[in-house]
Amino acid sequence: MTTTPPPPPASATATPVPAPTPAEPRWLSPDEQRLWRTFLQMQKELEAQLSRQMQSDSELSMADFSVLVQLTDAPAGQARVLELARDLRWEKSRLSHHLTRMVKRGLIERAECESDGRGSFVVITESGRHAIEDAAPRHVETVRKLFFDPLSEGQLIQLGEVATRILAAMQGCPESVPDN
Amino acid sequence: MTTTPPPPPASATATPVPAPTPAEPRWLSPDEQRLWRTFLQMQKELEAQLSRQMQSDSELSMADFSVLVQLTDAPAGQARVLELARDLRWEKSRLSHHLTRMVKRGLIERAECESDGRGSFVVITESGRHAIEDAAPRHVETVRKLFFDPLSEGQLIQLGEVATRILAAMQGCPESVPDN
DNA sequence: CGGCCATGGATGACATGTCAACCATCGATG
DNA sequence: CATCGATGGTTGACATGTCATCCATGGCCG
Repeated sequence: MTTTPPPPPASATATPVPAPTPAEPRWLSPDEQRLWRTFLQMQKELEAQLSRQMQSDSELSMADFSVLVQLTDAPAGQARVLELARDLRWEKSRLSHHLTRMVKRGLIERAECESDGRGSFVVITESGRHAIEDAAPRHVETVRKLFFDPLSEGQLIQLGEVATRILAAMQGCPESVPDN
Repeated sequence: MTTTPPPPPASATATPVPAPTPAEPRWLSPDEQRLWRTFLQMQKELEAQLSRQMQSDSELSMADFSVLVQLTDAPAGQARVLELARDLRWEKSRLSHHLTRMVKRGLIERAECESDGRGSFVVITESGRHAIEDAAPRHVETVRKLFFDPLSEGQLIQLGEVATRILAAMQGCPESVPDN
């Protein structure tokens, strides 16, 4: 469960007058609860499966993968750190830590930026290229099997609309995007 | 990006004959990519917003919250550890670690199980009850604002169907549920 | 030039998860 | 009763994220 009234509002000696709290919360109906729980489970499961597959087939985490994708997309296989952070919508510190680990594993290297003494570039290595080129095909295959194949054309379209609306609802929420 | 062909299959000196690899991977079309990326972003964003809200409004993580919900749902506010693990679909070790932290914060307590010398119960404390009763209303409100409100009745129904299908597609995949 | 704040980035401390042992008890079996 | 495998649970090492802080350089302004 995730959104039930804990117990009935704690032996809530029912104050009929709307309390100082924004009135009685709009609890979820049983149907809504089922839907919400299913949705959450789907999210978790999907993420888990994708990571597991990527990790066991290619020794990469989804995080590694998405960094490498950004780099292969970028000219010369290199990019500025903050540029990566923006594209990935990661916090800069998370990225920095992650890059450190990826360097240790030989997937990328850091390079100085001459035009700006503070900054640094991240460059994909040969080994990194190998890794992602090996991982990508199986990853798409998994994405198809678990996401695209089970859904009809219409459902996919609707789902796009749904995702867009939810994203829109979150715009302007506190840091809908990390500061950096 | 997440599923582009890295670069064009690495100067793939196009072997016309299906290679030992399961033929040419079924790369995503640009439309499919957009959809997939939007979907992923929505997932991440939604999770992030929910956690942030819960954490800043109530000093609880989503994980804490879901443990507490299980406990308030259970008779006498207590449950066996593995029972929790099953319901939450968490690995037992993750749960164990998490419980330890929650005990430290006074949200729950452990209790021995007389009927089975190995096992132990987890019991919600008064403080834990307070915490969740305080958190729940604002959490539902957020879930409504970000998820239910922006979607039409029809979209919700479709989304339920979609989630169900995707879940079905994952059944039988390697450990679609942790062992324990 | 000298001071100052904004930027780009790294770091350390800490919360959270995963994986692989480990350990005690249970229950069946000889 | 002694043994042995399965069960329930904890632990430690390690990967990953978050937050706050620090630090050097860059740009600006007097």
